[in-house]
Amino acid sequence: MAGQKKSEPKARGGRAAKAAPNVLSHEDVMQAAVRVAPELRRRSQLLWDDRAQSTRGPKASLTPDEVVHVAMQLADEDGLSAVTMSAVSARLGFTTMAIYRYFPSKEALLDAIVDAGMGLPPRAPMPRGDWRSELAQWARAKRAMLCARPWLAELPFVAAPHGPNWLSWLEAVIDALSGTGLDSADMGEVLSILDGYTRGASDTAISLARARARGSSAAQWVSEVGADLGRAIGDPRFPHFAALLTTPSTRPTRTMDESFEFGLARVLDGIERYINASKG
Amino acid sequence: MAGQKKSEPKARGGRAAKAAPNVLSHEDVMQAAVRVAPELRRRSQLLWDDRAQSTRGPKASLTPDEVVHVAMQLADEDGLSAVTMSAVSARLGFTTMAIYRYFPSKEALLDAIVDAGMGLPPRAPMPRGDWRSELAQWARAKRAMLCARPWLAELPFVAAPHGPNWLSWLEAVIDALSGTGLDSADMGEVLSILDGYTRGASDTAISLARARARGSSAAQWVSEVGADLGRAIGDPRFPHFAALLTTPSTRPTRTMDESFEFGLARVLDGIERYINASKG
DNA sequence: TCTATTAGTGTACCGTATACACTTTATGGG
DNA sequence: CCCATAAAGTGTATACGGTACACTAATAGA
Repeated sequence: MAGQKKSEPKARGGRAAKAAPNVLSHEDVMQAAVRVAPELRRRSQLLWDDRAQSTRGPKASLTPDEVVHVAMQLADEDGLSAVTMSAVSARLGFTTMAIYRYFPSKEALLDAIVDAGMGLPPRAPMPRGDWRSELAQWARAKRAMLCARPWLAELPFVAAPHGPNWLSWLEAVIDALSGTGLDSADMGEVLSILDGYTRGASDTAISLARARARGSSAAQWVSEVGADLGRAIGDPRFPHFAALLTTPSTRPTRTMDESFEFGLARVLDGIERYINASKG
Repeated sequence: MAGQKKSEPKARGGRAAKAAPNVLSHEDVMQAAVRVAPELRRRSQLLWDDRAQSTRGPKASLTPDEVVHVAMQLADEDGLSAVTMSAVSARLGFTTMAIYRYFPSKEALLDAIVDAGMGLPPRAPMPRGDWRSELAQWARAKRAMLCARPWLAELPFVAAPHGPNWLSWLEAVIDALSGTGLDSADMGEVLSILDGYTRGASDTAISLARARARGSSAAQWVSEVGADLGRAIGDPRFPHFAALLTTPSTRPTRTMDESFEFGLARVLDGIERYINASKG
């Protein structure tokens, strides 16, 4: 019925479309990173440099950090859509255009609050643990961070300019892996697996957190999401999924956090197997 | 309006925030699904019902599907931001407000193009394969679908109303798992692991696809992303990551697709181990 | 002191979503 | 058969968001 329809020009309605073949590698990106690194240190960029230039003119009444702080506050309270230039400026007691003395555009401000919102990853434990428990800690922390600031997940991650905090999260993973004897490319792969799983599998919890931040009760969120899934019941297109919904589980219920933990253990199992195999 | 405010951590240097404890389970959602299912079949909803009601008044010159089609076209061409009510209507040759005869709000239209844009998952192979290869196929297909329509990843996934296509992708996973003897709750977990990994780990490729759709060359994208990462080099805060960037790998380069494949194998390894263990 | 430079303001403009009243068109009940 | 009803598409208006631009005012270096 709805959803798919008669054949139409584009790849819609039918089977999933094919993506363009992908010959790029992450290594290409890394090489680019190395290539441009020297030039970067010269170039100024909001996320990285505290620009303190000529002291001519009136003194600034604000700092970029104060602006970022208020913008994050608004996002925490009412979601990303509450972050408007006028809302930020109003809360600071200035006119809308004043913000533009600190950030050239809203986009630049959003870039800044993304990095600030991520914060720093938890410090590595002393004494250092094994790689597995350190990665697990990292994943839990990242998930907790995303749930605490669900608006972070509303923004494209890779596309955004990456600030120091963002890099710190990456650094922490590589740090934890540095004793494993993995090849550098393999470390990158593990990073991508772990980060991918963590972000992807936190989706439900993030959605709940977002609803909560908007003032809905958890019960309300549950029934909304449940309502979508309930359509499967009795629909001949979704026999297995409907059965999944209606078949009671034989084991004790897992909370969402426990579900994440369960999946994390599977993912780490897979990584562990590879690490052991590449040692042998 | 203003939700609950907690003490705000420092913008820059703070540790990651703690999330609220999470006692909800996916099972709660499922129970809600079962609970509301009977009522749903009565209630009308855009994504699910073709509403063909009273035939009074002038004949409609469009169908919802045509609107969705054009909106998707715009998104494919220039990204989600190109989907405005006036752009859609202009391309159809009508005034802006005409669209509102078909969709009560832009949000409803976006919900519809999300489901339409996902399309259907590839049909299960005949004869059926083993669960592992079927899950791998599924993950590849989902990734390809996301790369073909990178704007899909710009929208919150779980939060959106789930249409029939969305459910079909879920159904396919559960179908592939139905021979494994997994408990129903465990199937849900595996689904979440696989889907989480797939979406999360496709991020880089999606970002590239998005840049490509906007007209940037791959080389340009590479140097942009590389520029962010290059900041790590020479910065004392990121010793391991910088080393990762500058240390050449000892093994042949993996393309992004191969990287995804590598991670997928690890994730499936972890799942396999669990399946084997729960059989024994 | 004069002047270049910069912080913040006020205003104006454009683009976007959408409410509402209006005109037109088809149809089914009298 | 006709007209009341309901729905389709239009036109206009409003509210809001981002931001360009010109202006005022403050400050420090020449």
